[in-house]
Amino acid sequence: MKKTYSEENYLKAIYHIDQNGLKVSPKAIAAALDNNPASVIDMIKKLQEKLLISYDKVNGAKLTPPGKASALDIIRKHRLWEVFLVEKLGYDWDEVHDIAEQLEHIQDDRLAAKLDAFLGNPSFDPHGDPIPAENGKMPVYANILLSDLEIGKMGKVGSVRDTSTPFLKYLKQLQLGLGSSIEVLDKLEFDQSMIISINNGPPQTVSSKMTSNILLIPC
Amino acid sequence: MKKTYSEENYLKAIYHIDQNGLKVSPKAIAAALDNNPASVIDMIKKLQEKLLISYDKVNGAKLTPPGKASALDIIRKHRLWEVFLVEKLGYDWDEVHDIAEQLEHIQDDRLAAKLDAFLGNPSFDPHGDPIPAENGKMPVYANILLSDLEIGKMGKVGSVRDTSTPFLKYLKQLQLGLGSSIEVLDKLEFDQSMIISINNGPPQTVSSKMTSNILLIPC
DNA sequence: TTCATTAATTAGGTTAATCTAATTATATAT
DNA sequence: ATATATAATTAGATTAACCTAATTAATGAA
Repeated sequence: MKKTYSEENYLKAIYHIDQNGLKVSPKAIAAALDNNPASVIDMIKKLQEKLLISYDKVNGAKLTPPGKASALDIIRKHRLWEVFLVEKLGYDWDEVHDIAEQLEHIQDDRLAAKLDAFLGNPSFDPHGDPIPAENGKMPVYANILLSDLEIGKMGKVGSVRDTSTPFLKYLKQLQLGLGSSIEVLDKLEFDQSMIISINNGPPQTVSSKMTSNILLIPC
Repeated sequence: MKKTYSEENYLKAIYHIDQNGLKVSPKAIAAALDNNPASVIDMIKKLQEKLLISYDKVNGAKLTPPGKASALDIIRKHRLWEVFLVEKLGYDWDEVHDIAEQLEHIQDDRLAAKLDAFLGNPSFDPHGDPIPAENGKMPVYANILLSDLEIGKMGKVGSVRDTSTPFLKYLKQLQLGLGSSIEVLDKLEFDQSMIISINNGPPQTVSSKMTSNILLIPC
């Protein structure tokens, strides 16, 4: 069953909110899509009728198996296109999100498979996020939130949770990219901010908002 | 000024109809976009207000300079994406039209230039159609309609005017592609059909509809 | 527990792009 | 020139996706 551009964005948003362990409420969806909760209710009804989600006020929205398959398919396409934009066209990793948001909606039965093969079947996108396989299986790897890393420990940046342009620009300014090493020098209890060293550079203070969006491969 | 998906399709259709030397009437646009003349009138008003076209009943629609620039930009992106799909992803030339129809609307200031460079600055798409340069200039080359070729003369297929899937499937069935040689064995006056030999193969009869959609480089 | 706040939902409207049916204008054929 | 056919246009609806404002439900703090 073919889906509209907008339906696909809702499925993706629902998937992401759920992955973050949050309740998928109309308010949360509206925040993710930068629109109005009243609009979200309309779409919830539509997606329910199409059997792509279930919904009740208490539990929020849940993707049905076909709904989840659709969401993963869109995420797969999004991340494959990001690899294309960075690896083949030479964009920086902080420039590709908005373009991939558009490209992910291109409809063709064979496109994702052909793109995947052309790119050499990558497992992770330029932000380190796993690319679902055709069957929806996610490549996994051990990682830990920077905010959970103890004082004195080190890790290598494996992926970032927030892939918005402002956040990635901030990371660029910190000279921090995938594979950069981070050492936790100190944690400030009162606001959960951290003092870290990037690639053995000088100490820098970063907010808890930042540290809760960086995933590390511990070492 | 940003344009909607639909506005872009109208500009493109108007450009193509004009290129074929036809009057760009509401009826002609509706036929090209497979919609209703009443809908076309609405959009004509909108495009006029945005100064992308001029229109009067007698002369039909004409693209203004900014309208033409937009149309060429969309056609440029369409044809670049077609090259990508065939050259890089391994699609056949008769499979890429519908995908390129979607890809041509992806918005990013630098995308066309980067794609162009990645593809090696191609001058023609897989159907032999010229790819406009960034400044709108078209690469040109001498060619002649198969329907205008005299009996006994030969030519090589340089491009096709109709790039619809049914037509391209028909060409594939005839084993006819870009670069194929065609010899005109006979013309039937009563319905303008032709008997031709493709790549020195057996004589085949083709309709005037077919011959008026094949462009040849004469030899 | 009760009041205040926040979230969810309903009701009704808007916009873009489409449609059908009716009308007006133009072109064509006899 | 007049009837007929075709094209252009208007009028009024429809659909998807959104909105604001009002209402109802749930949560949480005193």
